[in-house]
Amino acid sequence: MEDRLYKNIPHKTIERLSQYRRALQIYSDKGKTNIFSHEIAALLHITAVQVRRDLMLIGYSGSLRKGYDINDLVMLIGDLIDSPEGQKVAIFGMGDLGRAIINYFQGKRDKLKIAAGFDTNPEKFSHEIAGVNCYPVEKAAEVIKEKGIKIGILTVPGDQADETVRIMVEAGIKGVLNYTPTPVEVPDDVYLEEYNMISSIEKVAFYVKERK
Amino acid sequence: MEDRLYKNIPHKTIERLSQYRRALQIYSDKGKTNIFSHEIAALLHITAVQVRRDLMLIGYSGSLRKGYDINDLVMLIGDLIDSPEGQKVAIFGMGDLGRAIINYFQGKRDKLKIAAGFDTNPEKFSHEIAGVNCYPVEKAAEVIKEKGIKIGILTVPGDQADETVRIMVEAGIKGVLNYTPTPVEVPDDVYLEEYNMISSIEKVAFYVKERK
DNA sequence: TCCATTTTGTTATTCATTTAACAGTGCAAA
DNA sequence: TTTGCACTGTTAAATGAATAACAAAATGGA
Repeated sequence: MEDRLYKNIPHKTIERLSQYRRALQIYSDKGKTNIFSHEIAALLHITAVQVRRDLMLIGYSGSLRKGYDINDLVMLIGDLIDSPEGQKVAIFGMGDLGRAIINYFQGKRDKLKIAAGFDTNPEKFSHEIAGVNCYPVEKAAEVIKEKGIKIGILTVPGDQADETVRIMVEAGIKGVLNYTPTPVEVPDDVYLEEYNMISSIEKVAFYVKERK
Repeated sequence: MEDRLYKNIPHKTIERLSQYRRALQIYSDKGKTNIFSHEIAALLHITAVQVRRDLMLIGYSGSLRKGYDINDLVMLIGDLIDSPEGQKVAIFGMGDLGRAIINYFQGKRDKLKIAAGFDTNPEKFSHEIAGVNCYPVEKAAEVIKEKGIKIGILTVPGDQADETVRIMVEAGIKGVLNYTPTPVEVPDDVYLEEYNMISSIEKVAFYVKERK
């Protein structure tokens, strides 16, 4: 009961909280200090009720006439989803996708940093992308332990997914985000999220086909 | 009632059907001709019951002792989610992410082809990636209409998302997959799917934090 | 021949998530 | 004042999705 109100928050709400932060950022950049539930909702294509319900679940109250205080809410979401001491991420596979993620992500979050990249191709080792150093995979265990990295993003070609994820797990990675088209296996104590770009494209194609 | 059994298939089932095809492919590559529901399930980290239920919904029956016929099932899933005459896709933004998608995707599906790329940077125009030509965005309307492209993937930098999606819609795109960190707006007759890589990373980070 | 095993197909139940309904509140304008 | 409006916060209902439960069937042995 003490500080674990958070355990009962639905997964979907967790996902949205991260997106609310973006919506807040956008309004903050416009010079706004307050925001209404329906403004957040419109940006993210969901309903205002859902926004209010989510915020209720995390125990935040807005003001009746001015809506939610952007700074307060950003801080509260941070308290909930960020780790206070920060977390480090490694990219496995410094190809196009790995670089894209680094460029999109790096510097966007205080508490979450991409701390290393790994590849098998020696040409990559010399380069540094947005401040991220690329090491040979053989050094993975060493670098990951030294830097205390717990999260790994898998962006190697599909046929190297299994072998690479084995290395990740062995090195002590506790959360894997797999962008490879190949499903992988991890032990029970490792959190796994798989995202398949091909399926997403097919899904869009399906609904376009069904509508016309 | 005639040929629209398909309308009542849950969205989540549609997403999974596309993934079943991958699982089937993997088993087919091993030389197998048949597959059990629990084999599909194990690969995709779901339950066998769910697989059977999904296949029931699309009206496919396996054999009691040998499971499902891989070829038949691939064909049936194709009948359901693919468009018989094929569909074309355009990539807006030929940066790292655009190239990554082309390399992962191109050639993997008979009925779905990436038919053009667009960018603002003239350096990109000369190149061709995995058979995909890159055109200047100014030519978008022309190229898209000429080739009959209906699906667009948005991979430009976040600050160009709004302007680019406007161009896409104007050119006649009916399905948008937005990989940009910026949420966009489309008219009602355009299907929109947004995927935010940053949120996915944060989600993994959150569950890693909560477990330890 | 019959029984145990393994797997499918389907209905019923439970669980999760979204949406609806509405009470409460503060401000502004009349 | 007081009335109307535009919000929030919360409970209740509806929808959607996953899981459980189990009947039915085919095979391979005993």
